[in-house]
Amino acid sequence: MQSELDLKKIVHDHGYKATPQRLAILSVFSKNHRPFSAEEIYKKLKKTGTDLVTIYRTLTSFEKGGVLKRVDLRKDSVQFELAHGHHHHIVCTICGRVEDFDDCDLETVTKKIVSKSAHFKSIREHSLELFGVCRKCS
Amino acid sequence: MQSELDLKKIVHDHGYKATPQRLAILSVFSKNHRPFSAEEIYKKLKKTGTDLVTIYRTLTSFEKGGVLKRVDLRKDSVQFELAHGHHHHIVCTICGRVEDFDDCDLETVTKKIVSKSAHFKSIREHSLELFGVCRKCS
DNA sequence: TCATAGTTGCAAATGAGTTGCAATTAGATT
DNA sequence: AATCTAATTGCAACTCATTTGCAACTATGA
Repeated sequence: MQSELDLKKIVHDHGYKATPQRLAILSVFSKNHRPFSAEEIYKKLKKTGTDLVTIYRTLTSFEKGGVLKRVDLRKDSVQFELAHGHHHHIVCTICGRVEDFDDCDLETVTKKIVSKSAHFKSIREHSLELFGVCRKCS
Repeated sequence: MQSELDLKKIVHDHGYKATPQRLAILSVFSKNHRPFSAEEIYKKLKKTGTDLVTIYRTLTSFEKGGVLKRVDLRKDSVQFELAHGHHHHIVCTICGRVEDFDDCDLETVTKKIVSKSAHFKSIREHSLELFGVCRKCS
């Protein structure tokens, strides 16, 4: 659980002004360690009156600044989550449940790939998502 | 290079009627083994007069039927490619160049993940894309 | 050849995400 | 603490990928 001061520091450290809207948006992510779409955040922040446009703009600039990262979980809309801490997801293709995992062991694979590649000599990022059916749904 | 008959067979084998539009769409994929968006196919098939809506509908139903699969390469629109033959992509984050690779060695990782998972006991699919900068762009 | 379910094309709708702009405000400066 | 200014917000209007309704068409099986 992050205090409000921590969030303010994060925002400042990335060179943004710490507006109540941004702190509210960031608090959603820090309270729930899972991906959120703009619309989901909008609903969670209804009471604060934060505009959907502000949420879109904040998500985009936080992504550029490295605070958040974009995740593709084959949902209809784009999702974001806190950027710190490398991890991946297992998604239930029926109910949409999302579980995390950390060790993707991709260094070896990546090295092998790069050594064989004609055009790439290094990899900066990767995306890896697993899809299955969870116990409840199977 | 696939003959038209082959394409017709593929379409039939999946339970679809072999319309000229579907054969044309499929031929784009079989002639170029790389991902295409609906719009790209539309442009390639301008001369045939195939409607964009038909392309969207065909892509969607071919995906459901397992002829094509959806790929997320962080482009603005969704892309598809032939489903047969398991492989992944390396994408240049500057020019968008795409290169394939086959051996992802994910079985070991997947097994480990599943053995640790609280909610999942098996994985049906996975998505893995690598992102870097190609020689030309670096 | 005929019947018909599956398919197509057009037009209109949807919906996520973006943009222009005037009003507001966080935070630096005095 | 009052002031200044560039960053930020909210509203309305827009864009653009994708979807849907529907009447006309056609691939295929009988």
